[in-house]
Amino acid sequence: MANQYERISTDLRHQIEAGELAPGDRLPAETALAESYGVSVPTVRQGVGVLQAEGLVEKQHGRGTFVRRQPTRVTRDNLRHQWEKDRARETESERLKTGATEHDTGLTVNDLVFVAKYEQQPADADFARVFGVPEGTTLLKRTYRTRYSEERTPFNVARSYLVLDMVAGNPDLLREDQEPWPGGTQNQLHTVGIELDRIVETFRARPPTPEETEELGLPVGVSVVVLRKTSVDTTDRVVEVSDVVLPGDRTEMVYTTKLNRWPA
Amino acid sequence: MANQYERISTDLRHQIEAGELAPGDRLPAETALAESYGVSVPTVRQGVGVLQAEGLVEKQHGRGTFVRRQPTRVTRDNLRHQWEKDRARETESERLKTGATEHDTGLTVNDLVFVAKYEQQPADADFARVFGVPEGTTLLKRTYRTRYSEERTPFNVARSYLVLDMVAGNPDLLREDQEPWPGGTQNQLHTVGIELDRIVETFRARPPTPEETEELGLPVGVSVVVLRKTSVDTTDRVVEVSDVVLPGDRTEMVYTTKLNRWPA
DNA sequence: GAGTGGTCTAGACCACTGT
DNA sequence: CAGTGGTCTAGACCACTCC
Repeated sequence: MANQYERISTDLRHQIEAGELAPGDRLPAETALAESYGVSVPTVRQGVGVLQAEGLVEKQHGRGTFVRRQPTRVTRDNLRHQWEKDRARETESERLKTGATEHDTGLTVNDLVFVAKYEQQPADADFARVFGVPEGTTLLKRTYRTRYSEERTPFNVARSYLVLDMVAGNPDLLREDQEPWPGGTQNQLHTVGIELDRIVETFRARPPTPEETEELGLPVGVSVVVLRKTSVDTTDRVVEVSDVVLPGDRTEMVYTTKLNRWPA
Repeated sequence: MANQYERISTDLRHQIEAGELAPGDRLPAETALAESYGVSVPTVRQGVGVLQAEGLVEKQHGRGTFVRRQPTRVTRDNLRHQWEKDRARETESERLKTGATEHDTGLTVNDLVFVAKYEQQPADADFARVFGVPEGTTLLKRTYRTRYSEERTPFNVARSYLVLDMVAGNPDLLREDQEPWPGGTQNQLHTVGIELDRIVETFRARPPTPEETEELGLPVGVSVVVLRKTSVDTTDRVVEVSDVVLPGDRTEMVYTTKLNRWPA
């Protein structure tokens, strides 16, 4: 270990992994660390910065540097798509009997504090291609900002797009004060006669933009998972596109692929 | 914008987004930037560090700081699981006719340079639980290090685990010089009479450990996607567990969920 | 050898937190 | 108020790349 700052980061990392520094504990002040390691304060800061990028510690201005607790993680799985579809045709009272309804986040409504915003916008080239409609077709854009009710930091930002003409048959779908819609998107689509055939989810992880860091209250070093969910109906028409930004360290995805049997 | 370093990072970010600094371009030297912005070199370094964490630039020691090109991205989708299953019972010559075979990475064999290592190890508590076998049961551990043949940096590290007794019926499966096995894991399992019912994939994004940064040659700021693939056979028995570490910025995942039709 | 980024020093002053 | 981390300076020397 030639570098001073690596010596410091590996030493502190070992202390954290060994439990000598437990989650929630405060690290010694940077001046104290500088003295005990015999280096300057900027060098200590560089070493601690490595741990911060690894998500092991979190700095709080004026308070100190703390060992991070594992954030509450939320599981998002694809079996809920079928679950939601099975319930989409039931009445509201029936749904309440069988369990909480869901949203695009995969969370139950009771856990959520969220704000919906409805807008209309013309389809750009990208959306026109995805939906298979002419450019400029009016889209209904619904933006959901979601918080996990027991925590301060927002959980995600989701932007859902529908072709306005497709859903205009039910005026309730155009009113944001109807949110949270009890039954999810598939139930909403059922009210205008749309049945889904499949859902395609595409996603990747990347570093957050400055706006996303701000919006999601992300700690330094964690990536966001950006997910585009495309819903296709039984006539092979794309009926909904939903872009979701999730904090990478708090989201666990589970996808089950059921395979056909071999012929006997 | 109170801070000098934010002034620098936002200014350079705008130049990159506007295309004034194109991918592959070298930024001015840190001393030159310090002079033109009227700040000290460490302050410039702090500002450029922000862009580095965002994945916009890459520093190369002794060469300069460059605007990053979008890395070649590899798509991993779940439809290939059915595709692989359909071919698992065909002969090798039939498979060669219908197209290249695949591996756990979702890449075709021809694109890959990879190294396999076979080991045997007793199941720890975690694996014993997942496989539903007694602790200490001998597992076959296969480690694959994969490079995308046209690039320097390794693409992923995959560790696949099988219960040794389950696959010992075909001695070829225990020999690492048989790799790359032309037909994938499902074909290997077919040779010992195993048919898969479903595949469950669980994953999340997190900052890389120092070892992973080293092993995958990751640029600063990008997360890894860690994926656990569990294969379940037609008797509801877990037959393979595969842990894959992927660079978050180079991997795109696509999952299609097919939904059952509503009864008429 | 010239030019680049990487490490490090020894301070200064500011901004935020808690008492 | 004292203590903490955040920003910034003006250098020094080293390690790497390329000519």
